[in-house]
Amino acid sequence: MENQLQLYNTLSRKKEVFKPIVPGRVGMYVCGPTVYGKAHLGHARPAITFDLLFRYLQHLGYKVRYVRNITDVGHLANDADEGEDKIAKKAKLDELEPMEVVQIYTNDYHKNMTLLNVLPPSIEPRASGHIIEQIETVKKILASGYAYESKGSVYFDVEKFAMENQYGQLSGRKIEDLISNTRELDGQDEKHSSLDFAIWKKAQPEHIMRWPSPWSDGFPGWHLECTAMSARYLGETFDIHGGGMDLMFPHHEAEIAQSKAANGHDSANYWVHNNMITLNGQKMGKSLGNAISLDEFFAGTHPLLDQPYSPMTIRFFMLQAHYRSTLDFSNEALQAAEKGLKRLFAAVKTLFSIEASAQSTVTERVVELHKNCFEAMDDDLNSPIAIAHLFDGVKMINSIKDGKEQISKADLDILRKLYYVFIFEIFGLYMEEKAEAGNSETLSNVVDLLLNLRMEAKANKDWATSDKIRNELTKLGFEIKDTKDGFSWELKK
RNA sequence: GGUUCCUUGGCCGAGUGGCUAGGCAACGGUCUGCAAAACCGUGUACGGCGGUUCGAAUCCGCCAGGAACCUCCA
Repeated sequence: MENQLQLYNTLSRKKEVFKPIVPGRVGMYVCGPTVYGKAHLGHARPAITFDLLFRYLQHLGYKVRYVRNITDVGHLANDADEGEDKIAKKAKLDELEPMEVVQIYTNDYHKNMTLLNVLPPSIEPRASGHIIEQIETVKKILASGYAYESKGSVYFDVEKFAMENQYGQLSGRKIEDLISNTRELDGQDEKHSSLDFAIWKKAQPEHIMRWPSPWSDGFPGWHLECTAMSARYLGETFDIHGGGMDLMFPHHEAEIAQSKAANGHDSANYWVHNNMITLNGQKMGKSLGNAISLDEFFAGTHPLLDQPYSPMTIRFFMLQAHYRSTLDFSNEALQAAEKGLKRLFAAVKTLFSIEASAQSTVTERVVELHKNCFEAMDDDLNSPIAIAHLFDGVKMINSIKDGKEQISKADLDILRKLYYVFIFEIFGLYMEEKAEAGNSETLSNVVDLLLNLRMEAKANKDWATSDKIRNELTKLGFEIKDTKDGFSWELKK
């Protein structure tokens, strides 16, 4: 299959033409959420970024197996802590079973991803469901000599690995710098070096999540699940590995080293990383306490939000920035996205209602537009550029509607297909229907009644009454529009 | 402290050497009884100081400010 798609590969730090291992097929693994809290805006970034890539690859004709995991075990709160992991901690606080916590937040994540129109991955494996695979991976790493057992835990020997292999390529780190820069942490006597990381961790007596293993009752190290599960579902070497930039080091670096140690060769060919969402210039993260949950965005309940923002506003907001740039949250920016999207959708509706002419005055522009949109996407998924081109097209569409330009049937078909494919299939946007006047037919009838009275007042040129009805309704949150043969209205709040 | 990266018009956000993205806001116009909405039109910005070049937002250096990672994080 021929394509011109270029992706920025963090490994090489440049854009590379994408070539899959097996022609026509793509294996993609993306680090999913750790389900110990509500899904927030930060979670939406990689989900939407890789949803865009998933959709675009499929559009190019690839059969894609997209694996995105759920981390429900093993992430230590601190690599050298008392052995209690985040999920267990939360479970005790809430007096819930750990798996109950996992289920609650997994459901929350799924619900929000569905609202954002993020397609479900092909496989969504859970770490807790792949303990056996992880134990087998630990065994393979021990056999290769790059890990050692210490007091029931198993650690990856980073320095030994680095002597014989490349380590730190992804994050641009040098082993010497790492050695000289690591902080001294408590409780590292089990490890030979502070750089070493656990691939199996012995559970303390109070630790709830634990599994038997040849070394101890415990749980897998926090980087291991991705190595084990990607190999299981995509093979030991696969095409694309994605995730947030904050995972580059140490998570992905550890994955690369583990996979090489376990399997003898590199895991992923293309490492793709999305950048962060920032709030007042600072990363939005649960641990920083500045994360706004997606529920809060949709309901507008967070103190920092001026209004609710719909899932499509948020999706469009993210698509208007390149995935490798930080994207700063602000009410102003979100509102700009909301209005822009509304305008784009209005043009799509127009596009499907305009009539074709015998002549076309826009043939060249249609051809250009088509080319430009795909070139933008091929250039490392440059969705903001593609959107800019689509907005250029909006002007053209409106000019056709106004009769300033003409379009032939053939051109119209191309244009309709282009917008349909880009907006709905590749960008994954959908038109959100406003809930009709709070779902009340009665209220709807009352508003119609008032506006019909206003029509009568207008017919009598009783502007005072006419304006009073309109102004009062506007105050109540209705947007009144006069049309050629009457009126239309919608509830804005 | 180390590593990496960023600084674009009122706001957001593309753009890697010449061809002045786009959105929102603002302003002007069309439409309207007046509005609203919609549509059309207008904006020569690139942190500071040097350097390279015929030519730099774009390359190099220095300075200033900011961020991410180095600990769990999307």
